[in-house]
Amino acid sequence: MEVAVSWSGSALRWARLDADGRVVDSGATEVTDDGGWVAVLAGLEQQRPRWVWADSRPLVPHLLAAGLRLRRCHDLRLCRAVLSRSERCRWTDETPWHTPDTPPDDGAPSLLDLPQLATGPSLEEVVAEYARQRAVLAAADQPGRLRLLLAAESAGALVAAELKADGMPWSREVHDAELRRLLGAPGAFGARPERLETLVAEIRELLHAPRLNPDSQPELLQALRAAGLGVQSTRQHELEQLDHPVVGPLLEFKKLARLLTANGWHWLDTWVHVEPDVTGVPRGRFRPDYVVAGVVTGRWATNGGGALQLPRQIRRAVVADPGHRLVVADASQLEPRILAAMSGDDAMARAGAGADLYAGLVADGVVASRAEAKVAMLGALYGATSGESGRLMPRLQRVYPRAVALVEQAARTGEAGGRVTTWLGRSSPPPSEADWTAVGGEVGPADLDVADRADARRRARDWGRFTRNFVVQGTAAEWALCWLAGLRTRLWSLGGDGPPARLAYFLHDEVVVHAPEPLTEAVVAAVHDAAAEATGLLFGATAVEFPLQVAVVEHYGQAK
DNA sequence: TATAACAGCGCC
DNA sequence: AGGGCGCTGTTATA
Repeated sequence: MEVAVSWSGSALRWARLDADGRVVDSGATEVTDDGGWVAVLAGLEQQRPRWVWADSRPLVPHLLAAGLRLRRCHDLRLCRAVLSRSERCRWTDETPWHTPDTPPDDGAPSLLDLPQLATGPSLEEVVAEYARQRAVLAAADQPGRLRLLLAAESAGALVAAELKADGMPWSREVHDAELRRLLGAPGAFGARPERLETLVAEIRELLHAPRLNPDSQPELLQALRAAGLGVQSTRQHELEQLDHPVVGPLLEFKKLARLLTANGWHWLDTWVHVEPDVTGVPRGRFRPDYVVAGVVTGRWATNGGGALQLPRQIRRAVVADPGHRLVVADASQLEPRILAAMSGDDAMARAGAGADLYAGLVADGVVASRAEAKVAMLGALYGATSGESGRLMPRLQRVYPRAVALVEQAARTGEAGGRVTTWLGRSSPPPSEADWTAVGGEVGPADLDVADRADARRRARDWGRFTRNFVVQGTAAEWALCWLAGLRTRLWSLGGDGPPARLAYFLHDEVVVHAPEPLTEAVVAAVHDAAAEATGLLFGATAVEFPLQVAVVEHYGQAK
């Protein structure tokens, strides 16, 4: 059963739909401070419906603030984005469906500061859009896969809101101590921290550049050249090649300067807030905004705080609450395994039997070492053409012909200006008009001069690398999303009277659950069960294994 | 003064 | 070396 919902200002309307998507009955309620409207939704939730609404983002945070979690939904905005771009179905409707991007509101919403829900599409429009999406689905190629993708995407919308509401446990004390250990005491008003000051003085001395600001790339490049070093850039990689006493302090400076600007005290003050928990005890929480399908491939993005780039240096500041543990789980070598399953490459599936697929490649005699195996595999996924990785490709192709053929085909499609589609049905965007008229398919129109034609070929190859990676990265994102959704459902039914286990973090192929200590064992089991379920949902009875690396820790720094 | 582009580097 | 990102400070441009 579905319940369609719409909102406008302080009015919230709902309608129950029958199996054909027709309205059975409907009602309305006022969005008021007393939470009565939440009780209405809670009452309907008893029937375990699939909620259908235009956009989860304006509504779900308010429900979470009121303590109401809903089991499942159909997020029309996310689902339309998939359907309207998928090559597995034919989306012809021209009806504009504008759900303006809602600006992320600062801080956790509460019932008290509930102003009005920004006006969305009317209930009639919601019902009509749902009907359109159902019709397109019914006529789609492989509708089961697309349905799964839409369900996973919608579950993701709920998870994203819950991740923000629950937050990531964060110790300001540990973070500050770590910053002081690495950077020294913070500088007063604009000055650099102790250790950075020392390093700047050393660098200036060694380069005979008393006024050098090493944060300035042009200044630094000039100073290095003036000191007789023939560098083209100030990149870490290039600096490492140099034989000069300034290299050591300079690399340390760059590393620490990066830590200071990206995740220093300013970051801590901006993104980690201390708030009382349900029992009134103050707890630090990091609450990034997750953006479902924020990346073209279907991966998530985040807004603010750089949540998907938490450097290892500071992960020890992610500390479980007293009486809790972090269950950290990541899918080992997810993308190569996804490729093996998609392509039905039995040899590669066998190589992946066991925890380490790269060791399997070595055992198959493809390469001599694990390091080479990794380079070869990533080269196949990313489209390396030269260097060590390019050299290893023929060997990979000989042993795993089907897997390599799949990515090669995706690359050729992209090079020719075509689009590719993931396992569940997310299609890559067409190349931009501007790029492609210049490329014109293969070598470019005859009226292009030699330089333009070379440029066109280069762009075609670039796009081929994108489509090559798209099918694998995108399908891996689908597996991860199904895993996440299944885990969410399992955590739901866990535990008894005590505090619940909550998802705390999601990073492409990794999840962190913040769990009360007595529940950790059950959470570990749930994580494994959900992974097995995801594999079955996508690939049925595949021979490819998707092992997890799971750690139960007190702080994130202890994982991996 | 505000914004865009670039270089560089963190994560997967 | 090769795919996908976000964020920062600096520099260039409007």
